[in-house]
Amino acid sequence: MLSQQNRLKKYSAFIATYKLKNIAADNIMCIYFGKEKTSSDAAVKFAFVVSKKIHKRAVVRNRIKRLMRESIRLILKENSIQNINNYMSVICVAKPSSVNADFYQIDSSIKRLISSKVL
RNA sequence: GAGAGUAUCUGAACAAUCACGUAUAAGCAAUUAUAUGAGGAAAGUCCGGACACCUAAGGGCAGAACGACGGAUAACAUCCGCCUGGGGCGACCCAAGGACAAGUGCCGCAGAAAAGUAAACAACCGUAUAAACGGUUCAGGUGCAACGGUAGUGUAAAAGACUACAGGGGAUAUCGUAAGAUAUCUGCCGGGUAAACUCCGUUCGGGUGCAAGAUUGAAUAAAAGGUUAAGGUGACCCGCCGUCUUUUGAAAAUCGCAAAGAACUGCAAGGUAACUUUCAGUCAAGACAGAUGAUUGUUUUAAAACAGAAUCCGGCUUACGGGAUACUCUCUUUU
RNA sequence: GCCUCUGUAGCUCAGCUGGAUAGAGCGCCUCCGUCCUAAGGAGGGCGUCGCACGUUCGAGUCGUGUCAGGGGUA
Repeated sequence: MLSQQNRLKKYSAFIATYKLKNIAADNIMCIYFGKEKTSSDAAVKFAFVVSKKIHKRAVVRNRIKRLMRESIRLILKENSIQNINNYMSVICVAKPSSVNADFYQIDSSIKRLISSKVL
């Protein structure tokens, strides 16, 4: 789990991020990027969405969410990708093929999508 | 040794690094330290409650649920014991298991006839060719089912008309708290269906469900309508409430709610058992974009099954890996 | 979390209340028709009535359980 300051909580923030339609996607997931940061002080806020349509069982959905969270956590800790600090909010939405993916697939997918994103 | 039956248990452990929820302590604070953090089904939401609110919540009647008998329980459609019926060689398992002899409905096709003490056609017997009349429905045939069954007596031919055997119903006696069991007597023999309407008995019978609801925000708040019959409650009726009714009242926070109860664990006593009681001990997840994770190593043969708490309890049902334990049954072999 | 509804042919539905032939429209296939196609005409159904168990002589229909899908409620 991410620390409190890195979580996206407000319903209005979700709506705002979705409306921008600033998307990067592959066959495992789909990432929505929010507005550009005006000041560099505030932390980036993340959210993770796994729909009930992807899998029926809650255990599988929780597993995907936790793997995505862990990947983001490691990125923030190592500060490996500078690109990520440009945005106010990031939402990761899983796709149905992510059911069979392991941690390394999800991790590489997230790293590729974020680092290749150009403003 | 093999194959079965019943009941119960288990549902990986340890270490390292990084991270999250909650509580406590320290600190102005950032934060740090310590403790602790999913299940046997947390699931389905199928029953039963606790609890909360709705001005008022009373009576009747619809209605709903249950259905052998006795008990357990806060309650239940649950559980225990037992009876009856059915299945299995057996251990054992299964059962919505009241009433069709109160009334009504339904029973296709076939068949004389599907419930009406019933023969139109048909068949058998007699008067003795036939016709007609009288007796009968035994046999034959239909159908899931034919107004009781099998064998005999009897008769022109037949019929519980009579006898024996087994079955059902009823009565009496004994045993059992009871369902019921056993014995004797009795020609009484009335088709099936109530998971058809219905009747009988028992229980419930105002509704909504924690997104219930309370407080802060938030203030003798604002606007509209109504004026003694509109409105509210309610499936419906009676009744009741009644000067008020309706609408708006944001985001957010605290409580409800995580601490303590129909709680869990253990011993003892009572009881066939479910369960109850006394005593001792324990406090053990709790959010609101929603915690319990990731990687690596070691161990066991392998870490793999079903599956993720959302107000809380008691059940039921369904899903499920590899094992372990106890008792019991049948068959085979050896002594 | 709570409350509800629906599963029948490839698709959309009826039949279910009230038990005894599984049907309608569209689509599909074959033939006729036409130089060819379309329209039109004739014929054709292959469905475990979501699944399982029960009640009944007999179940798409009645009862119970279960699975899947949809809708409502802040």
